[in-house]
Order: sequence, then C-alpha cells, then structure tokens
Amino acid sequence: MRIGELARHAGLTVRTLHHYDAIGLLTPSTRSEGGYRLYGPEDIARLHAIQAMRQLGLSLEDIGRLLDDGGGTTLPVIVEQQLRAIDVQIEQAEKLRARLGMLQAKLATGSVPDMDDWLATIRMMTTCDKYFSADELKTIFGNWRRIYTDWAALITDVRRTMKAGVPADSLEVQPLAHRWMTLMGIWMDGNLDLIYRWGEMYRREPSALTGKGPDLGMVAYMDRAIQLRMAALGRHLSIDELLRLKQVPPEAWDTLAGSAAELMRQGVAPGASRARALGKQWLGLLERVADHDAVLFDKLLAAYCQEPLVAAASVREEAVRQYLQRTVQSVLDPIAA
Amino acid sequence: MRIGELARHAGLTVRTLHHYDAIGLLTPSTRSEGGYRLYGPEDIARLHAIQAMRQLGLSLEDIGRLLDDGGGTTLPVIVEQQLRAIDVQIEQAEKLRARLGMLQAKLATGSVPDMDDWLATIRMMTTCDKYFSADELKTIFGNWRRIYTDWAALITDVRRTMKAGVPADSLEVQPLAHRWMTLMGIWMDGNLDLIYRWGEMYRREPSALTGKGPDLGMVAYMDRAIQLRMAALGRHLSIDELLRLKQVPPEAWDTLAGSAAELMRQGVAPGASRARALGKQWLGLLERVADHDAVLFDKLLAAYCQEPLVAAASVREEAVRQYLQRTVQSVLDPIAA
DNA sequence: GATGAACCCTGACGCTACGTCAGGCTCAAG
DNA sequence: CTTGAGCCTGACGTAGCGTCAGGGTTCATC
Repeated sequence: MRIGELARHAGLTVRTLHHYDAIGLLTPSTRSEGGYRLYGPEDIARLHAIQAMRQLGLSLEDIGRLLDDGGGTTLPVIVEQQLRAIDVQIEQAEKLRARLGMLQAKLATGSVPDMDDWLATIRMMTTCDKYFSADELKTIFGNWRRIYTDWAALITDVRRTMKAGVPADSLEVQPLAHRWMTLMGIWMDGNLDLIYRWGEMYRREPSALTGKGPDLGMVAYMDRAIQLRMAALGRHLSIDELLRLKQVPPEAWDTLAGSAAELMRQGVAPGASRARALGKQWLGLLERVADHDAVLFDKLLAAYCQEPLVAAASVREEAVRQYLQRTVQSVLDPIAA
Repeated sequence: MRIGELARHAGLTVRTLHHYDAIGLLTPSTRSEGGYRLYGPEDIARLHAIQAMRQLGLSLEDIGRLLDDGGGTTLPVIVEQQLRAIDVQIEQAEKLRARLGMLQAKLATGSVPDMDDWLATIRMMTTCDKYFSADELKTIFGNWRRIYTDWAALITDVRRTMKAGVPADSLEVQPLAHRWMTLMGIWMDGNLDLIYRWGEMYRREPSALTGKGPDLGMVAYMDRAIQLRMAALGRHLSIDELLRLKQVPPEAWDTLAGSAAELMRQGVAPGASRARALGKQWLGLLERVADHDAVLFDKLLAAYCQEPLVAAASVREEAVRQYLQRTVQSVLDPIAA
C-alpha cells in the first residue's frame, strides 16, 4: 500500500506519514524500486498503536520509545487503556452536554448565567479530564513488560483461590495481597495515588470483562484482603512511614520461609545457631524493607510480630510463622530465650 | 479576578491567557495599579466563547475575527453548534467503543485482525468527523449576523402558516420555501452540500428544541415544500444549471408583484405600455437570476410559465400571477398578443 | 516597617507536529 | 511516448503554547 492510499484510509495527510518516517516513528517496511514507500500490515498495526496512544495524549517521542522497547506485548494493554479513556470521554461529554443544555435554556429566557456557571462550563470543555495524565500513562505502559508475566500468574492464582471458596479475610489470601501490592507498586512506580485511581477506574467502568485481566469480583476480593493488610500495618505505622517502605524481591522471603520450614521439620530448636542465623537473615530483610531506619524498623518488627496478618504474607503456614517468630526472639533477646 | 485564579478555575495555564492577551484575543478589561491583569465577568463570557469555538476546531485567529465583528449575537449560536458537535462526538465515541470492544475480543482469542479492520479503526480514531469543517463553521458563524433577523421573522411566519393548517404542498407555502432557500443560500455561502448536511443534522439530533430555532416538524414541513419546488424546477433545469442561478433581493420581486396587482386592479390591459414596462422589469430580474445566460434564461422562463409552483414563490395571488404571465407574453410576442 | 512567600510582569527563545512550497522522479493508462 | 496523477527529498514556515530569566507586587506575619 502506497503512502497516499494509506493516508486516505487512515484519515491522515501524506505529510504526517512523511513526518513519522522522518523521526523514525513509522518507517515503511519496504520501498518500491522507484523509492516509493510501501506499507505492509505490520506497519498498519503499528500505526494503529500510534494513533491510539496519540489519542491518549502521549507525544510522538514517548510513543516511539514505548513501542520500540515495549515489544509487541503492549497491544492489548493499549486497547484496554483506550477503551477506558473512551468511556471516560463519553461520560464527560454527556455531563458537558447536560450543562450546555441548561445554559442554552437559560440563554433562551434572556438571562445571563453567572460567573461560576461560566467557569464550570469552561473547565469541563477544556479539561476533558483523562483518568491518567500523559506521564502516568508512560509509566503504566513502560512498566507493563516488567510485570506482565507475574501479573498473569497472580491472576490465575487469585482465581483459583477464589474458586476454592477461601474467604477474602483468610490469612491464606495475604500472600496474594502482598504479591498484588508489590506488582502494583512496580507497575505504577510506587505512586499510591495512581494505584488508587487505577482501582477506582476498574470499579467504575464495565469494560473490564476481557477475560485476561482481573474481573470485578476479583478486584473486590483482593481489595478486601489488601484493606485488612493495610489496616493491620496501619496499627503500627503512619501513612508516611508506609510510603517510605522499600520492596525486596519476593523470592527472598520465600526461600527464607522454606529454610525455616526445613529447620522446623528437622527439629532444630529456635535458639540453635543454625536457626539464629536464619533469624538474622530475616531481620536483615526487614531492615532493607525499613530502609535501614531504626525507628521504622522497630515499628515494622512490632507489626510483623503482633499482626499474624502481616506475617502471613511471606510465611504461609501458621506453625512455621510461630517457629520463625521464636527464632527471631532468640536473636533479639538471647538471654530471655 | 487575577490571572492565576482564572487559569485554575478554567483549567488553563497562565501562559495561555498571556498568549491570548498578546494576540489580542482576550484582553482583560482592567489592570490593577501594579499592572496585574484583572478579568471581569464579560471577559469570562468571552473566554467561554473562545473555548467553545476552539473545541469546534477553529484557529485562534478565526475566533478573534468572528468574535470581534460578529457582535454579541453569536453566543446562543455557538452553544447550539457546540451541542450538536458534542452529540456527534458522543455518537462517534460510542461507535469507536464498540469497534475497540470487538478488536479486544479478537485479540483475546489470539487472532490478528486484518488490515481493513485496522484501517477502519484508525480512521475512526483520527477523524473524529465533525459535522462541519472549520471552514464551514467559519462561514456559518460569520454569516449568521447577516441573516438572523430575517431568519427569526421567517420562523415565525412558518409557524403561523403551519398553525393555520395550510398543507405543505399548498402554493401558499412556496413564498416561504423561497425565502427559506434564499436565506440558507446566504447563510451557507451557497454551498449546497453544507445546506443539505445542516438539514441532516437537524433531523438527527434531538437538541434542536431550543424554542428559538425551527423545530423538527417545521423542518419537515419546509422540506416538503422545498422538495416540491426543486422537483418543479428540476423538470426544466439540470442540477448544474440550478447551481448556476443567482439570487436577487426578495424585495425586488415583492415590489414588482405589488405593482402588477395595482395595475390589474386599475384594469390596465396586459398589452398596455405600462404593463409591458412592468413585464420588461420582471424579465430583467429573471435575466439576473439566470446570470445573463441565454440558454439558462429560456429554461427558467419556461419553468416560471409552466410551473405555477415556481411562480408562486414570488407572486402570491393566482390572479396576479396570470395577469403577469399575460403581460410577459405580450412583451415576448407582441404580435400574437 | 520589614520580610518572606506567593503571585505577577515583560521579554525572549524553544518546541512539537505538522503545513506548504519547490524542483524533480515514477508509474500506469491511453 | 506522452500525460497526468502521484511520489520523492529537502527546506522553510506556522500555531499554540512551554520554559526560562530578571525583576516588580501583594499581603499576611513577625
């Protein structure tokens, strides 16, 4: 397909496609002998992605970067994002419509609307508020490839747990909640506001039924679990302190929990040197989470020791949890132990 | 209200308002002693108009021109235009939504959509087709002040005629049809396509119920009359020829019709010199309508003589029409007369 | 009355995403 | 073989701001 034809079909100008080629955003996969640009199906798919992201408000440069190092995996995510954006757009357009209708009725009676009315209307016209800003979309798209395999795995795990009839407030769900929060943290670059709004959006828009992502029930289920977790942490740490916590790789916790289970099965006493070495490792991890801040560390430790819910996130089994706790006790307070 | 406050409320940046001031688009009505810009209610109203027209796709320069020489009369028209634009936007967004939904479903099953699918979707994303292009909006807004008094008068006349129970295919309606077409011609700069689409829009969007403009029934009523008129003209002229016809001021026809009625009442014979002078004037008008093209003129004359519907537009009374026709006959063919 | 923070001013230059030429080449149809 | 529509590569221009720099205003608080 030559450039003019593509331009006509896509509703763009030839110059625009030239421009996209010049900046390396969309380079046609072949050229004719005479030097004509020839666009193939994959070029068209790429153009689709480009236009979609443009509609979301991203700059051409950002789009190029995202498409070039995001791999092909982003396509469904883009479409999903677009669907939401459109839903928002429609909703807002309808609100604006209602406003304009009222304004028109007022004008018809000859009265002049007051300033606040004008301002509110102007605001609705200009800020076709997107759910997410361009910067936020960049992080969402950009980080997607870092998490999408883990995310898919988590989704299936959650689905299985739900199907098994495990209630959301069960301790069993806490590891899932932890994984969920961790992944969300990576995905949204730790921006809590963004995470919250993401959830909001999911709850409000019915377009979430793609089959691949989480469904509404799943989100509600995890919400409950996360809420419990946050409440438990909140009894020991302030919001600011929570925000200062760092992530450590989940495998680290898993291997530690595995070792603890092993020691326990072997009958090693919590005060034994092998157990205490384990306890020290565990405390080391916790220190990393607390960002090496002594005060934060103490509070976090208290949370882990006093709130089974919190500890349950990294150590599944009740018995192991208690074993590990005694081990840690013996490290912190060797005499009492 | 100072610039920052206005910017916040309106969802704009301070820089944008600076820019609008710099190009003379929105100059605050006062300044503080220290030189701060102070925006009053009228400035805010103007800003509303600006944002509305921007949303319709007009350039800042065009907006400035339209606002500066259009007078305050354009405000309700702008809102009306905006309402329609929003309706279109919503409709198209919903279509796009449906498409994207299908595309997502396809992607979920792992199949790759074909080229036509892509292209159609891209097209929908890019060309959020407005009903009217920026240029067309410019003529619509720009010409509005040239016709709005006549238009309002016509609307009330049509309303009265409809209420009187006059059927649309009555000859009595033809003068209204003629006025309607003439005004539309002025409003839309003679762009027939634009006129047609304007009617289309009116028919499709229910937001036409402002009370000031014509309602749906009225448009249908006039449509019928105009259709009859076009059919009658179409029996004698081709589409191209119809397009080449010029307008003459309606008063010219009216005064001629008045003079003819006067002569008839005085019993002046159609062949008398005073009558023939009138006939010559009438033919002169017709020649201007035919743009001084002999072939066109002949066809037009035939239409006027053979189609009472056509003649009825400028001469209301049957008797006067026949009198005038005989007069014209005597001018064209003095011997036979 | 001094001072600090928040806000505002006027230039001036930069930037994005194209539009708009100019001058020449290619391609398919007659 | 021509002819008209389409394409090429530069090159410059444009709209609508963003983003400093350098300096004045306002106003509440000390």
